[in-house]
Amino acid sequence: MSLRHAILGFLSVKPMSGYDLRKHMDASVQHFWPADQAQIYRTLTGLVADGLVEVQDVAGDARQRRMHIATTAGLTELDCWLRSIYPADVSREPFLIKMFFGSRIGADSVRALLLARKAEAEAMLVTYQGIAASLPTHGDLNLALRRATLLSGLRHVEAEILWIGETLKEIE
Amino acid sequence: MSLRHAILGFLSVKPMSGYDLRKHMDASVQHFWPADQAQIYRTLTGLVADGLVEVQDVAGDARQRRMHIATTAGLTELDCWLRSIYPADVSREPFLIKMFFGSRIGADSVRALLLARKAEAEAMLVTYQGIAASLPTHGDLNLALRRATLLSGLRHVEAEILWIGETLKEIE
DNA sequence: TACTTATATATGACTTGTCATATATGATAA
DNA sequence: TTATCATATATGACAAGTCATATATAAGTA
Repeated sequence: MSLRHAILGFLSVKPMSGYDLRKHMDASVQHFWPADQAQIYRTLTGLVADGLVEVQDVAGDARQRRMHIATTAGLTELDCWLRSIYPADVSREPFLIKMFFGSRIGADSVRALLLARKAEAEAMLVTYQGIAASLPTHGDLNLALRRATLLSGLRHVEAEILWIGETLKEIE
Repeated sequence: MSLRHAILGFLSVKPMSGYDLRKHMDASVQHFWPADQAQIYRTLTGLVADGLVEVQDVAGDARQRRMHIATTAGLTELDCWLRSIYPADVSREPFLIKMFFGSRIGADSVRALLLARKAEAEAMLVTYQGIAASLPTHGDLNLALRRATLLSGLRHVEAEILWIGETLKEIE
């Protein structure tokens, strides 16, 4: 249910259309919350139905933009969710299923899987490092936290690369 | 679609009922592929419909166990999938959404979220370390890979703890 | 005996997300 | 001018997973 809250978060900064939301999410939270266009529009409809968001059709603009504004109820809901503490939800890892049954295909095939994964992780690392380098290292809380979400991806990619190295050594 | 393949993997080891599958998955792959009972049974139905699995109702047994056996087609499909290389699919991280909009609730509330998460991660670390200690460190490929799936969880939990420490320092 | 727990399977209702596709306009380039 | 791309929203069909609940038997315990 967090797409609702992600959207409320973006709308808490400024009113946006569904299209804007998609652009913003792709540019900032895509690596931990990829958003599907259809899903964004349907979620907006739901938020409006629940009174957490209001719509204003932009008059004068020939394009049919529908600006969405978080209501007071929406902001309350957002803050309540932000403060809430839940156990981390497990994520499904098809790759680990492959490892778990990897002995069926033999060490060489497993190595190939691991090397492909390593290449991908290293590419991600470079990407993250590039973004991290372009980000100011000091600033307010908001900046620190946005930087932290990037660092999270970076640390996990590093861990993945480390683990792949270990695993390759183990199955040598 | 990997539950299909996870199930095929388990059935490649030995025939099982849906109930057995649930038990085995809970005991071994739960931390990277939690399996819902209803979903297991429905997936088994699908696998049977596609000729990848056969059912044998256990005669003589008063309980209505339905043993499922991977067919040759099922094993071929499994091995093909095991060898296939896909880009890693992103996982959604509600916690990072909270961090991203964390400035709304202030540094203290964010710290509380991070500390709760840290406690959880540390508990996971202990659990993983306990299991790792009980696992033989040397053995065949199969053993090495099963150990590797555990190590993966461990390394990522370590990375998470490291990142939380960094982030707490940043928002001090 | 009555109660509880483990074994064992199944379905309905629902949520979330995916993929393809449809529509229409404005801006820009060949 | 024509083609293409970006803007902008919407829906249908489907896949995957969740949650509650129903059913029935066997085994062990109070």
